[in-house]
Formats: sequence, structure tokens, C-alpha cells
Amino acid sequence: MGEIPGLRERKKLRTRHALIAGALRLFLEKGYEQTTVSEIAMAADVSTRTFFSYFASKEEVVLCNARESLDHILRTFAERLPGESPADLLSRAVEMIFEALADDERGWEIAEVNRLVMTVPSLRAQALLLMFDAQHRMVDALQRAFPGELDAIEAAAAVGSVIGAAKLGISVGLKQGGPSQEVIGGCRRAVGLALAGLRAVAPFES
Amino acid sequence: MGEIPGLRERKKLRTRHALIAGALRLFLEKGYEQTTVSEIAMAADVSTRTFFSYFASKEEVVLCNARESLDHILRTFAERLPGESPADLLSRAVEMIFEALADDERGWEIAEVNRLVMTVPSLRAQALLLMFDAQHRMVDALQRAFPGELDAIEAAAAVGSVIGAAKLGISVGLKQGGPSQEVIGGCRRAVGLALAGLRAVAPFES
DNA sequence: TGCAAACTTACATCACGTGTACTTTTATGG
DNA sequence: CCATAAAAGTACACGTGATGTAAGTTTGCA
Repeated sequence: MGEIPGLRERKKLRTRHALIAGALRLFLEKGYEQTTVSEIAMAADVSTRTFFSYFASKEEVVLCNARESLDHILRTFAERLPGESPADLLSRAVEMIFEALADDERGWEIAEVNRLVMTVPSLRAQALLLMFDAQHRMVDALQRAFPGELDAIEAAAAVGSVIGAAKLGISVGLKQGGPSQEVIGGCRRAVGLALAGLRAVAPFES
Repeated sequence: MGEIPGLRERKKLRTRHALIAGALRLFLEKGYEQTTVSEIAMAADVSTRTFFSYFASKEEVVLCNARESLDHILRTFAERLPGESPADLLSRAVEMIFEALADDERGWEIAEVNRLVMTVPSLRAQALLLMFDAQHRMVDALQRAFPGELDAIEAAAAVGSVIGAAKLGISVGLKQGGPSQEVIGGCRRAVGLALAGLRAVAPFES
């Protein structure tokens, strides 16, 4: 059975990439609201209707990469390493996110997308929704990783506080400008503070 | 000059209330997406265009009360009580939110709105956006309340972890059903865990 | 009573998003 | 190599949310 992608699949992937790249270029050129879906479709040489068979909404074309990264991280987040405490597991998850943000050769693109998401309210809202649902999955994973040791509220407190600190740390760092290395450094410090707190409290210490 | 509201103001308030009440009734009756703005306007005996002079969007008519409550809380959050630590101040803010959620005589309406917001994705996204921006204001207020004692990252870590724990605590509690008193109890426990952590870390202890 | 400002309305317009039927392209089997 | 079926893409129509504009109506005030 077809280990080779096949012409059909390859064409789909090419169209999808053309839509994403064209959309991003247009958004950065003339602004998100000022760009219509019809223009994005024309730039990729497809019909407007076809755009919506690839992406459910105009926001999705910006956030689909972030969604995929999140999915990947959450899959590897599922299993607990031997001897790992809840705080350790969360720390490892956040480090995975940092790596996805920083180490890519697409660092420039990621930074541009971040700026776009932060400045466009509807994108910010969708991104927050994405992260909120991801946190629910993290709560489930954390409870499964420590069966009988954490109830739902304790898991929610752990995930919510660490990811909450990370989100606001990134956002505050971005708002006051500065190089992205510094922003990540600030966020890492914020997460460190939240984790230090967690480790001092009974159910998470080890 | 006009201490008495005036006929014009009273009429505006009545129309506004009619729009909110009618919208909420329709949303609960036949669902959020299934209700059009035109129907809401007809129920309040105004034109569709007038609806948008009262509310910027369909979501706004659901979230305007929450927005006002948040604004009120953030105003009173501004000043630090004598001898209060950052953790104390945050604890007080969260308690204010709990009171706004629980003690009202409109408890039923608030619960219904919460259920609506949680089940409709676009409302959930807007609500998260509202809270995210509120957290930024809390970071500013916290820094102003403790000048020279907290930098931006420390303030972000404190606000983000406590509010993050509260949000996820509420959401997890709501998801697994149960009476609203119990949900608030669970959230209070989640916040307590995050606060206990904060209090154990240097910049927030007292 | 009459004027000015605020409010409301009807109308036009645009973009997002979806349903549907039709055409084109790709895969497969004789 | 062609015929057929499945998949993808297209054209078209439509509903809804949201905004601009210019007129009409109500209110406050002199």
C-alpha cells in the first residue's frame, strides 16, 4: 500500500503550503483585516471556495502551524519519565515549547506570526482558545501520569499556574519589545518562579 | 447640571436592558448561533442597525456584564492595603471575583451565562481575550502597588499563575458537572495551591 | 415654539462562511 | 490504453455579521 505519497497528496500539500505562505505574506504586507480570503485564494491560484476546504476559517491559516506543534508536544507530554515529579513533567513540557519556538531555522517566520497574533484581536482570541483547550488535555495527561496521586483540581492548579505564568511572561516580554532571546529568557524566569512555588507545595513536590 | 438621569438616558438604559434580556432569552431558547441579531433587535423593538450602536458585536451582548464586573474589580484592585503582600493582594482580588460570581441575587442568570459562554466557542474565545487583557492590567497594578519590589516578570508570574489556576480550576470543575457551590469550592482550592506556592518564593512572601 | 443635538432608521455594501450541483483531475483495473 | 469511479476543484447562490451614510425622528433647552 502506497508508501509513496502519490501525486494527489503532493498536490494537496503544495496547495496548502501556497495558501499559508501567500496568506502570511499578504497579512504582513497589508494587514490581516485588510486582506480578504478571495485575495489569498487568488495568490495561490485556487477558488475562494477551495480555501475553505483547506482551512475552516481565515484565522486557521495563521494558527494551523501552532496547532500542529501543540498537538505534537501534547503527544510527547503524555508519558511520565521515571522519577519525575508533576513539577518536573510540567517543566519538561514548557522546555519543549521553548525549543519549538526558538531553535527552528524558521525563527523569523515564527516571530512574525507571533507579532501578528498578538496585534490582531481575533487571532489573539483564537490562540487563547487553542491554548485553553490544550491545557485541558494537559490536565488529563497529568492525572493519567500520576494515577491516584493527583485529583482533578490539583492537576488543574499545577497546569494552570505554570502555563498561566508562561503565557503572561511571554506576553509581557513581547509588549515591552526587546530581542526574542530576551523574551524567552524572561518567560523562563516566570515559569521558574511558578515551578518553584509548585515544588514547595505538598502534592507536587516529588 | 443634570443629576437627574433625563428621559433620554433612561430610554437608552431601558433599550439596552431589553436587548440584553431578549438576547439572553433567545440564546437559551434556541441556541446562540441559531439566533440572529435581527431577531434580537425585533424582540427589543429596534432596528438591526441600532443593535450595533449599543454593542459592537453579537458576543458583546453576552459578555458586557462580565466586562463591567471585571472593570469594577480591577479598579478596587489598584490599591494595596497596609501590610499586604503580593500574594495577599492577589488572594483578595480572587475573592472579589468569587463574591461577584456567587453572592448576587442574579445567581441563576450568571450560571446560565457561564454555561452559554463555556459551550459556544466564539464566546469562550472572547471571554478568554477579556481575561487575558485584564491580566495585563493586573500586572501593571501589582507593579504600581509594590514599587521597586517587583519587576515586570515577577508580577507576570504572580498574576499568571494565580489567575491561570483559577481559570482552569473553574473550567475543570464546570466540565465535570456538580452544583456551582462545589465548583467555586474547587476553584478556591486550586487558587489556594497556587498562592501557597507563591508565598514560598522570595519576591512574593511578604 | 423653534432650534440643535442626539438618537434611530432604512438602505446599501462588504466579507466570512456554507450548501450544492457541475466540471476537472487522479487513481485503478481490465 | 481506455473506461470508470473516486477525489478535488469550481461556479453560483445564499445567509449572517458588521459598517457607512444619509435621511428621519425624538429629546433637551432656550
